[in-house]
Formats: sequence, structure tokens, C-alpha cells
Amino acid sequence: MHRIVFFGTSDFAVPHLEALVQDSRFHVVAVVTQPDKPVGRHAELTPPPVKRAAERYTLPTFQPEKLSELNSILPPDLDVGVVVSYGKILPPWLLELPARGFVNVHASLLPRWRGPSPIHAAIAAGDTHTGVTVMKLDEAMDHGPILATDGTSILDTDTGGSLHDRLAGMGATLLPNILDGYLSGKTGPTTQDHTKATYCKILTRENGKIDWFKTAHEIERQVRAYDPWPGSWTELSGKRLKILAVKIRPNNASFSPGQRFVWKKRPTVGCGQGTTVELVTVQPEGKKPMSGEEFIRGNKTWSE
RNA sequence: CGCGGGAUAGAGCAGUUGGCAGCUCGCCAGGCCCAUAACCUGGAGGUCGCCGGUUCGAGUCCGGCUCCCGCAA
Repeated sequence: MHRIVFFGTSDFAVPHLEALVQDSRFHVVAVVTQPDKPVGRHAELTPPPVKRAAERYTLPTFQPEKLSELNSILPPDLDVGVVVSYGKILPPWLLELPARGFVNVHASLLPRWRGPSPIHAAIAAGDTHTGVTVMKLDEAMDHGPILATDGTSILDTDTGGSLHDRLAGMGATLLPNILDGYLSGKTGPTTQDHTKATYCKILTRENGKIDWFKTAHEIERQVRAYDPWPGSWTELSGKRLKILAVKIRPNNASFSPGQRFVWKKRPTVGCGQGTTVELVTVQPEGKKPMSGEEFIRGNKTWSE
């Protein structure tokens, strides 16, 4: 059995951990994840998803604030490390600790969309195809040689959430066999074509603010890409209006970007280049999500 | 005790200085029409989140409680 140390934090990492734990070829000797963080309206300390999963399998778990703490803690004789959505960059000394280094699962077809938000980036950019990449970790972010990939189409109905779940499943299915192949020497790494690399940035809630000068198509893709996180929103009467779903509507150049109007009884907004989108589902501050038509009903500030 | 919004008909909202509880949509019945999510007429549907207080009288004022949500982290 191969002795593995698993680094991961988010929901995306959980199926990967489970796949390795349930595979008799591997022995997960330790799990490293981010420390518990305050979450929710009253800032309750909450463990990350991977910690919960590790507890279900009673795996030794470490939550170092600084990776240097791991120096003397990790079990010896590690064959390989696996990193999936851990949230920190691993320093060189750590990468060299396991005999065969570290393997990473990334939610894009590298070298496209290196960085922390590949799923969002692929949908927002209008990519029709994406996938997961299993690669060897090297010193640069998402830069190492590729062991395997698996692809999927991006549907018009895909959201950040649906694609996230699909890719997580694909990665978890792909990882065990590729990892075994790598460790037994059957699967060799292929250097990335670095000239084709593209990059995505880390997202915050601020990034969810809709730029109405973009076209309806761009905005529609953003709303889907950022659902459920970080979400999309706009300002209305000094308050934030979450926008959960939009539909592209017929062009109408008489409305300028950001201009609100009513189309077939539905709230609609002008976008860039004469395009328009209908707000299908919205959520005002302090309210539950509601349809655009419902939102219009009791609302006097929409059309002036 | 991090900041803030909210709870009124099935849904979304209004309710002014306390004085018979309203609007839009939906629903039911009927009408108009080639037809309709359009239009017209009529109708059903509410312990105003819960408990207590002030008052001749509380959706409205006071105190407490429960639940929902936005921000922040």
C-alpha cells in the first residue's frame, strides 16, 4: 500500500479524499487542512469540509497555521502527497518530503486557467469545454507536468455549483488510477505547453458586482459562473440586490447600460451594445429569493 | 453580546398623528373574444409571527420571545 499524505480543504477536495481512503491500494496516513474559521452570522468556529470527512474515517488530521509546523509532525516514510484545493502554496522543503513528491488535481484543462478560480473562469469566459487535470506539483503555481486529464462539455445551464460538483466527481474517479500508475511507473508526466497558459484570479464578493456595460451574454455567463459563490449583485436604492438568475432578452438599443425598465411585466436591464437581460430571480437585502415579477410587484423604485 | 433589514390573504407589498385591514398578482365563478398570460363583472381567502403591558380602542405605542434574511468575518 502506498503511504499518502492528503492536503485539502474545500468541498471540491472531499470526494478525492474519500476515493483514496476507500481504495485498497492506498493508505492515507495523514490529512492536512486549514484551521477552523469563523463562519455564519454569529461567527461560529466551523471546521472545513475536509476535516469533517477525515473525522468520518478517523484519520489523523493536522490544521497548521503555518506549514513549518508540519516539519516534525508528519508521519515518516511517505510515498506521495496529494493536494486538492488546499488553499496554500506548499514550500519546496515540503514538496520534497514524500519520496515521489506531490500530485495535484486542478479543475481545468491545464495550461488553461491556472489559478484559484478555474471553474468560474471557464464558464464566465464562455468556454464550451473544460475538465480536470492530474499533475505533478512543481515550484510554480499549476505549472507542473501533466499525468492525465478528463474533459466535459460546459452546458448553457451549468452554474459554478453544478460544474464544480461534476468536476469533483470526475477528479475523484480519475485520481486513484492515475496516482497508482504514477507510483508504479506506468504513467509518465508530460510537460505543459507553457505558451498556452491562461490565468484566473481569486474571487471575492466584490467581483460579483455586475458591470452593466458588459453585454447580456457576458453578464448571463457571469451570473451562472458565480452561482452559488461569490454570487452576483447590483446596487438599487442604496441597497444590494442579489441577482440569482437572468435571461438574455431581445436587443433594444434605446436602453442604456444599467437602465431599468419593464418588459412583459418583468424587470429588465439594459446592457452593453444594446443588449438586455431580464432579472429572473433576485434577492433583496433581508428577504428571501423571489422571482423578478414578485420583486416588481410591491416595489415602487424599479420604474420611475 | 460584530453591523443591519424583515414577519399583515396562497405570493410580493402598503398601512399616514392609535379609530371598521388595503393594493398588485394568483385562485374560484361568470362575461367578452377566432383566441389569449389581454380586458370586464362578481367572489372566496387574514388569530396582522408569539406572549404580556398601556388604552374606551393597538397592525400601529412599550417590554420580552421565536423564526427568516443581507453585510461582515
